Amino acid sequence: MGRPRWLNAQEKRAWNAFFGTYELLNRRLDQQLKQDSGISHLQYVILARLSGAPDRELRMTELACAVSTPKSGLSYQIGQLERAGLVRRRACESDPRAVYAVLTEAGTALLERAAPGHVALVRELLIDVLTPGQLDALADGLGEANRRMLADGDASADCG
Amino acid sequence: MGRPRWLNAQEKRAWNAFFGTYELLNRRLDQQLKQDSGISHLQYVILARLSGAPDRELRMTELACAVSTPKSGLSYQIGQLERAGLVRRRACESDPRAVYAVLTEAGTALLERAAPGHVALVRELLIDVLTPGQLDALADGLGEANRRMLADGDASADCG
DNA sequence: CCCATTGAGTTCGAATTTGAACACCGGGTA
DNA sequence: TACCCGGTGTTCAAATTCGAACTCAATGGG
Repeated sequence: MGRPRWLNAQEKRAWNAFFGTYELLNRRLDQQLKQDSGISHLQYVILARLSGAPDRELRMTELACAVSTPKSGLSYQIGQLERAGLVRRRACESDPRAVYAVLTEAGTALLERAAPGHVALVRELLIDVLTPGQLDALADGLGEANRRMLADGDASADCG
Repeated sequence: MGRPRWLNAQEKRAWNAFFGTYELLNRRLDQQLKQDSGISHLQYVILARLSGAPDRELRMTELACAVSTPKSGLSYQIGQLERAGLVRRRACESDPRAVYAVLTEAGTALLERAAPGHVALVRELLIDVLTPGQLDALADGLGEANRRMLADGDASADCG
């Protein structure tokens, strides 16, 4: 535990690139989605997750974990999506405590309209900029970092 | 411009890992910094940038660009940091429109106290999880994506 | 049976974020 | 000089975010 091991130049470059890219990219995606489809990026991610789930529905906690967001924030966003008619809440028969978020027809339709432009921008700004090797490195390296953070549960208020 | 080119499995893995890692990591860093030093992660980044600048000061617009945040948000945060005595605003003699944010002694001191723990967590959760090759890929690939987004100025409200 | 404990989801209040609108000032141009 | 423009930074209102506190049930000792 001696003196702190500061980041060297390369590590700093990686760190800054990681954060800068996220900030800029997220804002750009947000702007495009709001402009084109009237939803935020987070809302898009929520709809997309639901769309990929069996019966297009997920429990609140699972969904919160899937989108890496605190429960309270998800609750708020599901409220917004519900007001917009894109998602419906459904109580679980077997467990009275559980609530499912269900993608509606309107939600599915909006997602299908929004997806092409969104994916195109994701490609343009990130995916197609990277070499195949860099893509692997992101998937593997960041995937591992992600897993570890999820694993040591204590520290993550959300997820189960 | 035909049908949309959806992301393949590997691309999806990279994309999800990228976003998930950022979300979890940012929250963890925020918690630690608030706990240990009473500042947010964004505030830490601001102080750190100032600390690395000549005379420990930067113009508002430069700083906004450096931390990839909109001008209005930076203005607010500098206000907070000023109230806390960690940063001071200084008018520019030559250009009356310009404002410099200057790191104070107290700001420098707090940064020095906060840095070791912060860097240690950054290492633990991200840097030390990655192989050297993966680090290079992040620095190069994301660095390039970052540069491109900054370059096509129109779309980024901040930065100049 | 009773009550503490745990887990799911919501609600709450305070802080933050955001783009748009605004105020300010110098530089060019008639 | 008078006037409009472009760039800088702040202010504004609305939406969002976050953790903590809360509600409601089921669980499990004692």
